[in-house]
Amino acid sequence: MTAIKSGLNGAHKAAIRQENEEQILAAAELVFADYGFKGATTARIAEIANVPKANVHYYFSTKEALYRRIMEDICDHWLEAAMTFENSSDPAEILRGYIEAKMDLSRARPHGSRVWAHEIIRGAKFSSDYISTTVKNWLDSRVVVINRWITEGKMDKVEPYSLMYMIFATTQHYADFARQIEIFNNDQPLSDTQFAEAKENVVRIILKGVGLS
Amino acid sequence: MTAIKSGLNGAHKAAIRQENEEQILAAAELVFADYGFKGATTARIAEIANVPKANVHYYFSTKEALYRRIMEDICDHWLEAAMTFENSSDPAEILRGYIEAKMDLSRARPHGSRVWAHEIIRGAKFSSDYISTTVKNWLDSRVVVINRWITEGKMDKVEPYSLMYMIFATTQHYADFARQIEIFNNDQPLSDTQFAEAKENVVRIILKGVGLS
DNA sequence: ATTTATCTTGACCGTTTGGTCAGGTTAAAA
DNA sequence: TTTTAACCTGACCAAACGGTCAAGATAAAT
Repeated sequence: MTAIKSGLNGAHKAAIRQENEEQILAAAELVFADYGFKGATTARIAEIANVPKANVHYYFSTKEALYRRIMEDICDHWLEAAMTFENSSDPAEILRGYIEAKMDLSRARPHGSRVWAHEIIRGAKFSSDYISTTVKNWLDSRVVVINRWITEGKMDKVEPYSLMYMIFATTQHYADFARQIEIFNNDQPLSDTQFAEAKENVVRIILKGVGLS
Repeated sequence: MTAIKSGLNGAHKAAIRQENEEQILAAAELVFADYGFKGATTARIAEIANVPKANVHYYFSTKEALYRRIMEDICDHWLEAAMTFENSSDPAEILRGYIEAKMDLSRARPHGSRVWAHEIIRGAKFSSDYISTTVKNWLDSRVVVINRWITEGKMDKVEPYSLMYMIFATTQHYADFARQIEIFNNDQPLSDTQFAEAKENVVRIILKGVGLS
């Protein structure tokens, strides 16, 4: 029956485990995105994952363990987008690629962005170590790159951190504040066309704003 | 004793009421900013306000009533900043004034911005009516103004909503993600000088980005 | 066929939650 | 001085919370 339900056939036990973990993780991401760590409940996660609450605790010992796992997954995806900052020589091309990658991530995985937003708004209690090491190192090295572009006269003299914060804020806004945007858009989620237009506008305004077009 | 504690003398009862309400409201704003509506607890609010929990319920019947009151106060301040969009003829001057007002609001009242962020991230359950009427009307009328500027050739042809979202996102980022910025800034909150520089950078990039400088 | 390891879950536990209330204190009005 | 209306709060309650557990079901290994 489980094989039928899950559509799997071979090593049942392993498949069941994977399926249940995935279902619980997906539900947890959604619930943490809505309510943050403290406001989320394991009962609600179990309900959405369609498993008994005790089963959630069978696969993930505690609510905190589940939350940390979700944060890890989010950081993995974050690093993907971060990579688009590498391996190119044209500043405009690099910045455009990075902004587009972050916009696409907000579109494809909005829940992850919202979990991250909750985490930071509350004071980064679980992730301050990760931010002050991995993320800060990544950011600081990009700041060096931007400063080099400025020195080389390739772009305007702007404070690199301010620029990066603007990119973070604007791209993540399309995930975190999607509901507000939807209301402004006559209670309709942005269509693919509208989103593509928004993405192009964001890229154009920022590139021109720093003298890269 | 209450008169001594509050430093008031005349109509004690009224003064006591005002003092306690203010203390509870300030505590509630902070706790809602940290945890959102669901994650916040009345016990924690009482603790920070330095009153017994029962006293919180004496002044504000329910947690929801207290939350709605906080949201109202935030919207009032929001409208203040919104007003800077009026009464001027120079687009650059208007946009600069609005961005600076929003940046200053993020600096002066970061908790309010964070409460608002929680509210929207969760899906605007309490405020969708307010957004779809008051806020949307305000936004749509500014969009008309921006489109007129474009028609008159005063600025680049940009999608006005994308521009406004960029301003919302970037300015509020300095309140909502203050903790992340602090970590990037070597665990130091932005100094007044740093914040002023950030504000000027935001203004400069956006104005130039839309062809207003 | 039997054992073993994993998966499943209703029932339960101690704690925390939002909210209530009776009985008290205080200050203004009569 | 007495009365009255507002303020104060420890103690309490039912519900919801994160987490546990024993007992059963299932599937792989022997």
